[in-house]
Amino acid sequence: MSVPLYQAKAEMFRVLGHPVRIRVLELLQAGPRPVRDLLAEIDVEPSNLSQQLAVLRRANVVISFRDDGLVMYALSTPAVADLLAAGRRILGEVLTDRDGLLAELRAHRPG
Amino acid sequence: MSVPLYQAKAEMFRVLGHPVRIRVLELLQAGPRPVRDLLAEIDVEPSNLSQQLAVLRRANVVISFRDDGLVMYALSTPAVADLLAAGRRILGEVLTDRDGLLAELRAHRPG
DNA sequence: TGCCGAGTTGCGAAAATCTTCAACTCGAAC
DNA sequence: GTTCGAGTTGAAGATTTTCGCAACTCGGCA
Repeated sequence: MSVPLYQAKAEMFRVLGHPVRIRVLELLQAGPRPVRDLLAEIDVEPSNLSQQLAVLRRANVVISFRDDGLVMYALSTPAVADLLAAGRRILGEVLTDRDGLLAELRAHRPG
Repeated sequence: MSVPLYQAKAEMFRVLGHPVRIRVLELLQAGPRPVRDLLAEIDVEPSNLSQQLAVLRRANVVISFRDDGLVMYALSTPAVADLLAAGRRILGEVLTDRDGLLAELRAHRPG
C-alpha cells in the first residue's frame, strides 16, 4: 500500500465527518434507498447531495446502482453500520463524562 | 440539545479525520503518554502537535494532566479505542470488496 | 428523433482547516 | 526573582472543503 495506514484511516473518518453524509449513512442503515428518498428527508439541494454521495462512493463507503429507473444507494458493507454505532456510543460517553476521568488517572500513577 | 445529533456525530468523526490525530489516538490506546513521547514518534512540529491535541481536547476525546513535570494525554474513554477498531475493520473490508456487492443487491430486489 | 425527469458534474466564491513562526505561559531548579 | 525546558496559543498564508448555480448526461417514452 503506497498510502500509510494511519492516513487511510484518517481519510475514512474524514469522509464521515459531514452532517449530510452522516444522515445519508444513517438512512442507508435500514437498507438501500433511492436518491429521491434521501433528497426528501435531508433538506439539501440535489447537486449538493450528489456531491456528498460522490464523496461516499469514492471512499467505497456506499455503492450505487440503478433499479427501476431510479438510482439507488446502499452501504458497501454492514461494518459501516458498526462504525456509526460506535460513534453513537462514544458521543454518549463523551457528552456525559467530561470530568472525573482526570482525577482518576492522577490517582493511578505509580508515584 | 441545541445541536442536532447528526451534527454532533459528524463533528466527532471529523475530529478523527486527520493523520496526526489518528496517530495520537492509536498511541494513546496503550495508555497515557507524555507529549514528549508523542512528539518523538509522530514527526511533526511541537506547535502543530499541540494544535491537534487541542482539537482532540476540545472534542473531549482525550484529556490532559500533568505528571512529574510532563504533560500527559490519555483517551477520555475506552470507547474511543472501540471506534478506532471499528474504523480499522471497515478499512479492511472496504479495501477488499469494492465489487460483488452491487450484483448481489440487484438480485435481491423484489421485482 | 426529440423530450422529460432523475441525477450528476464543472465551476467559482465563501468558509473552514492546516501549517508554520513567533510569542507566550507554566512549573521546577537555582 | 531569574532562567530554562516543556508545551501552548495567536496569527497569517496556503490549502482544502463546501455550496449553489448552470450545464450536462443518461434512460425511458411519445
